[in-house]
Amino acid sequence: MVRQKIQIKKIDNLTARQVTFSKRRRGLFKKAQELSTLCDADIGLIVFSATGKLFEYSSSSMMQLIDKHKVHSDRDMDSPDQLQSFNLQSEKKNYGILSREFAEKNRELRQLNGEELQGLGLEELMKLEKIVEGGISRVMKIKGEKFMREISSLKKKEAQLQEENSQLKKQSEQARLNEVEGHNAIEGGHSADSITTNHSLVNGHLDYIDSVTSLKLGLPIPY
Amino acid sequence: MVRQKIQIKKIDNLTARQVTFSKRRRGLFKKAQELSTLCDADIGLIVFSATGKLFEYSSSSMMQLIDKHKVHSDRDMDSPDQLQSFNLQSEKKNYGILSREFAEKNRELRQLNGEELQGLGLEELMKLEKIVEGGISRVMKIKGEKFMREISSLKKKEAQLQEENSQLKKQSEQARLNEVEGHNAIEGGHSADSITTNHSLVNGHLDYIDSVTSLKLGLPIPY
DNA sequence: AACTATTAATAAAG
DNA sequence: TCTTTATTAATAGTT
Repeated sequence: MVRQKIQIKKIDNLTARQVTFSKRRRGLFKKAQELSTLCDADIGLIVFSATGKLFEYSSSSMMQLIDKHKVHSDRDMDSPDQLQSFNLQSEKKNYGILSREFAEKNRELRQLNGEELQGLGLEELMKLEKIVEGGISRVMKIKGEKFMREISSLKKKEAQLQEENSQLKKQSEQARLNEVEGHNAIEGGHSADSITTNHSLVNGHLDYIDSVTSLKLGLPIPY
Repeated sequence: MVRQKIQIKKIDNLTARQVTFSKRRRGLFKKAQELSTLCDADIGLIVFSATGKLFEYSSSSMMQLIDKHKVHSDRDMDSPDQLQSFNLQSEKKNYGILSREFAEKNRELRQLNGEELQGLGLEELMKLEKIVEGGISRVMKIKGEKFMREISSLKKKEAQLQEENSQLKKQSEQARLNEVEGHNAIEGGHSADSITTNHSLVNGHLDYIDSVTSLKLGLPIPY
């Protein structure tokens, strides 16, 4: 990965291999430690050199880690043993129950630590907050109320705007209708000599309104 | 190690931590595999995520590797395991391990809930307080973010409605003006005898619009 | 999940 | 094994 890119295959030269082993081993251990720290992971790393020398790293205790690993890998490795396994069955059942309880507690604990909260709704967060906050609740409650007030005020405003909006639409419609009505009404009480000319005028006007209506009002603004 | 150098300490943001975990885990496994290939080493890598999920890599067989590891580390502790009750033993051991983990988590949980604090020293109480404070702040932050998102979404909706609204108002105005224009234009190319009557008609129409406008639209909604 | 600017790792050499 | 250096690889932040 440097002066010259290398192939990932066994290094022929013994010295070069030893040097690389030493360098990369250090690098690997460092990366393992970083991952463990950065992401709160429990990591165990066992390295046997070609000569059989053991190098190991573990973020906690290698023994615990190996036990934990065994527990996990034993889960699916189901052995339908015959007679002797009555106790084993019950042990496994116990284990299953405890395992579920454990997972649940772990989740609770992490949530109390403020993690894994993304999936929760507002309701659940509020409840959780109550549990955690204890005596400090008043300040937060007031803050929450402020938020709620703002939200409800915004919602009210929204409703008002929507109302106004529909009023405007209705009124536009009204205006158009009234104009037709108006023209007809006045024409009705008018001198006959202007009827034909007025009629053509009215039609022209309506055509104009209609085009505007369809162009500008006909398109509902999406929300 | 990139866009910005990071500190090797637990990543606060859960999402970022999960992403980093996934990326670095892949990197670590790749490096382990490379070292194994390049230098003919026998490598086992066990990674438990913070949520308890197991990831593992081993260049040969994890079981063999762990056994080999045990041989190396068990220099002192001699275990003459009996064949017969191996599975049961191991199950009981598993149960015991999990049981201890469970008890520990449960205690943590209760302590975070403010229980079982009597036995703790000043130091431990301070530490616990810090943890709880951190948890509260994270819960609050996420709650706040949810609120803010809701508020900004409402504000956006409001802006849209207001835009639509002003469009409607403008258009009302337009319609009125166009009507006057329209009349005049056609009147201009018209016979003179109909001018006065048409004028009164236009005025009547405008009066109607104006009254509606001031009554229903003229009142600004306060906010 | 893909991109990319930047840092980290490291092959080769001394 | 350490140091240096040139280069590739890994990845943090962003989209």
